[in-house]
Amino acid sequence: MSKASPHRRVAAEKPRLPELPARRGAYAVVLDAALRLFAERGYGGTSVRDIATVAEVQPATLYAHFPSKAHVLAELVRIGHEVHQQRFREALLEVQPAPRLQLAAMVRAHVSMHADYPMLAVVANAELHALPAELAAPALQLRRESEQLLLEIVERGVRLGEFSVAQPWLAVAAIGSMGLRVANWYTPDLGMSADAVADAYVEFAWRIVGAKPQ
Amino acid sequence: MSKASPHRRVAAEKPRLPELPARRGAYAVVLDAALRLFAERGYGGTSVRDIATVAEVQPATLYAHFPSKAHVLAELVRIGHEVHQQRFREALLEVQPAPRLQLAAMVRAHVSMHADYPMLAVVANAELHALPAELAAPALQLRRESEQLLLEIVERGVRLGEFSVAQPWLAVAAIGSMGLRVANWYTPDLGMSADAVADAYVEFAWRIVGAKPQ
DNA sequence: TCAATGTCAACGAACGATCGTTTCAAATAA
DNA sequence: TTATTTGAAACGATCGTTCGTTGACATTGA
Repeated sequence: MSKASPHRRVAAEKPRLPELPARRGAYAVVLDAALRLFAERGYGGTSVRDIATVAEVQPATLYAHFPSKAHVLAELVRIGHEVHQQRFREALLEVQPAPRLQLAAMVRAHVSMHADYPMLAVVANAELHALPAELAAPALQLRRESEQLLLEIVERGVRLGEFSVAQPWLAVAAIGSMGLRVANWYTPDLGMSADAVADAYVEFAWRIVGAKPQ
Repeated sequence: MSKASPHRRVAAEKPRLPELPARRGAYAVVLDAALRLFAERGYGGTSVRDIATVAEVQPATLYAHFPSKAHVLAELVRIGHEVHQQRFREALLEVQPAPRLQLAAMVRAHVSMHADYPMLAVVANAELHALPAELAAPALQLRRESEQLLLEIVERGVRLGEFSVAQPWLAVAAIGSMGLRVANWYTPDLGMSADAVADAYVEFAWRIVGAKPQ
């Protein structure tokens, strides 16, 4: 399949990857091309030849750097989850132990990651199911840990009387969901900074968990 | 590609379609099989032979009822959006003109549709991009109308002093997003009714828009 | 200094398998 | 009968992947 879809799955135009070791040569251009194509057409809708064409490389060259097409996706999924986890870690390390501030830091990290790396986020989220189990396992593990962490923050907030929400796990699901989707529509062209979107979503998250005014 | 992914994109196990005219014979079993497979593996990850195998039919039989594989997806997308629009219409017809109640009715319709027809919702949302433009256009139109309707309700609520939210369109995006994702995790096995989930999400929506206590 | 050698990423071509789709005859329903 | 639906087989195209080779370049020995 080689045709582009006219209704885009990601608003962002350019693939964006964080700085990497080995960000030179065919490895890098293949990863960039795969990121753009997987985000726009999905894993199953993208052929190795499509990737090679966009990367301006021969199909065989891809196999000099990756064992298979699935491993290209696995690498993108790994990078995406690593960036996400890194932002979570930094957010937690720098924040005061008040649930209200912890929740804000996590939501800000979550949302701004999806706005800063929309294609990476879309691929890591929407194409995870295309990976064989053993390649998907690490990402699924990170995902569970992040969700658990957020749940513990909300539950602690309820226990301390700072939050008021009937089913904390449902609130966590809702907060996570609204952040995920940012990757699909955010682009700097909207005239809104990623930080501004994050600010708005922090306020939404506070409201969802019924955070008392500081 | 014929292998099943172990990490599911939809928690629900069985495909579910609303009552249809012509819900008999090969047309129906093909549509059911395609719904299940597109939801689990995506459009690009599903072959016509996969569909025919699950439907216990020959590949050629599919072409006696659909002009192409894309038209099978288009029909599922059409049905999904029709169900969604129908619930929206009913919700609006039966509700009092108070913004608070209008928002509740819309969110309830949105969420319960995604819980009642999770596979249909996932396919209509996640695989829309795989359709050629002319087949996707009607769905995109309905989508824009629904979003616009929700935005008008929130803006009216703000104008009447019943809601308090800085950027109504961001609130609408957040509310829509959290509802969408319900299709990915909801299953009756959770021991929670679709109505109960809808109730919780109505409360979240009220909080997001800063609805004054009735 | 300069040819000979070793290394390795990239290449063009091709593999068998599977893709979406078509043909057409047999079976079935009216 | 006639009209419709199904089945087995096959079409050319494209799939993911592999093959054997090329060419650029660093290292070597004289």
